[in-house]
Amino acid sequence: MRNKVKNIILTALQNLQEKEGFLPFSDFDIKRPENEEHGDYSANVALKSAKSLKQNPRDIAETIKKEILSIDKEGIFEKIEIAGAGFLNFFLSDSFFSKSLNEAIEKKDKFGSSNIGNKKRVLVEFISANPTGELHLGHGRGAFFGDALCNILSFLGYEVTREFYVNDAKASTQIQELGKTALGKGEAYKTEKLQEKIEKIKDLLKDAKDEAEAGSLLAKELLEDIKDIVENKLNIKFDNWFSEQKELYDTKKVDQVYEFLKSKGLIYEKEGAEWIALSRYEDSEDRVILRSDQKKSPTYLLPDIAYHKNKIERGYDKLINIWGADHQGHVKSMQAVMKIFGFENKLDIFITQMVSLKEEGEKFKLSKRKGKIVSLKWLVDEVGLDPARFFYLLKSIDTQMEFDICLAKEQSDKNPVFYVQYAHARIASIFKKAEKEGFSLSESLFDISLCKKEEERKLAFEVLKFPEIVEDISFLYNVQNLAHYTLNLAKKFHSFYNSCRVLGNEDESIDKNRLLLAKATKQTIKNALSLMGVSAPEKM
RNA sequence: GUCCUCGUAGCAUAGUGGAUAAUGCAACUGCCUUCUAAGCAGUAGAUCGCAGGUUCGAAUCCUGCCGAGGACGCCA
Repeated sequence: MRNKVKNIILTALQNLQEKEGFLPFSDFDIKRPENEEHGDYSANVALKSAKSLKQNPRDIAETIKKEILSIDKEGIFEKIEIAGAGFLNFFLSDSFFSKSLNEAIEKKDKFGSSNIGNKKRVLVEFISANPTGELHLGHGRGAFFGDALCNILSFLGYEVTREFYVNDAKASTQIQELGKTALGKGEAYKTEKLQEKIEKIKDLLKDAKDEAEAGSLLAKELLEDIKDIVENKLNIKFDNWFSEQKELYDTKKVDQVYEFLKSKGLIYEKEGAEWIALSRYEDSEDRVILRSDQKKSPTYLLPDIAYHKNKIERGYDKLINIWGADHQGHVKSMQAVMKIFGFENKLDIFITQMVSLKEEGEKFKLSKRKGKIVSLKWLVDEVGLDPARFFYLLKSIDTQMEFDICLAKEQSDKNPVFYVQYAHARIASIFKKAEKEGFSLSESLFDISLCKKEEERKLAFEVLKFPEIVEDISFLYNVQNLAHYTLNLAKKFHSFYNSCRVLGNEDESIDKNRLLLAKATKQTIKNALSLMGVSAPEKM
């Protein structure tokens, strides 16, 4: 709906340019004003163009308004007003409105989807927790954000691959440290749970020829747990579990990328180690890629470079990495690496901020290496998957969220997800009744002019906002807007429900019209929740 | 010390430079013999951390300060 409005404005601007050499801004916003007196949509194109055109914005708006009305053959607009400093306020016609809602009903579970992604291939790397422990509350941010983002991008016609990078390289310090712990020679990553795992595979460990192999065995065991939780508890299905050891070391890709960088003259020796000159590519400093130890073992960076080179070689149009806050220092380095390969602007990196814990008024920091750890599994078991997902998805990933363990249970009872799900269940119940009474909606069409109550129109308009929300997220990555949208939609529905009787009106055409509106609402809630990985129950 | 993110009502959070700052929880007042009260209607509650600047217009952009968290390893 918004795109139609935008297109007609753009056409009008183009006409004006051809006719009168009028050159307004084509970069403007179309918004839904909060105040309904300001129309269904408003555009600030005249305000934006005022400066370059050196004209009064209201005069510009007047010119644009005339042109739009003259080309509006479809009758999209009821009227266009000029208000304030020079806003163009658009009021949609009933026929356009009704037509849009009928299209929405027609599309069913495809309502909101589109092909703007044009089958572009996107690789999204997320969670990528180290196989040295459990998933904790902090991982939940990247997990749910990443999963919902992938769903949305697929919905819009992108070809999305979900990938989990497994840092299981035997050459890495963390696997060797893990191995030491496994063989009783160290304390790293030691927890009760790890101790159980070591006990479980003690026969295998006996045959391990060194720490690296012991670590690798234990990591494999831990990864199985992580996989199980991700797939079965969090309900996230990855396309690839990309093993650093198998895909990068065993295939010699790490060696190859080292040779490649060396041939480019980017590697030099200093203090017994080998460095890569990333500062030439706008990183803040050069980084070590081979340590000064006897084996000249690689740091995390070298395989990571090989990994990103591999991603590029797999032919993706866009790469998205979702990392925890502790990786923020790594962002510049990775972007520098992309420049070396000539793929700048193809990689977007999102940093999820920390989750802090509030318990009896005190704050605990969540860190992988120290302090109190609360596992994600615990949370999901405690509050349920739907409330957990909704709770995380309501918040933008770059605010540090505070989590109150004591309120975890309470959070689950008061979780806004139920407000949304309840709306869906209520509609389902109306349809059960309608079915009993023998209503048939086949060949019925929604007609907004039959909506005499304000609540009906507001609900219909909110439903039609859904495709706009989803489309915006694919550009702005503000996934939290989807959760907030479902709340708004549910609010409009509950309000409608209380003021408008759906069944049993004197005039049966009102019943049918309201049933159609309810049907569109139900489908929209279901589609939106499904993108978030949240269920839409038929009854509660 | 340098760099990154954040600071919005009692709490948790929305808010693509636009019009009267929004939602949930908590508080207060009403509303169930009719489709689910896990709901609705209403009231109260915000110097958008502080101070400057840019702009026709700033919660939003810039600078400085204060506060919170994170990163500054040859850990990943």
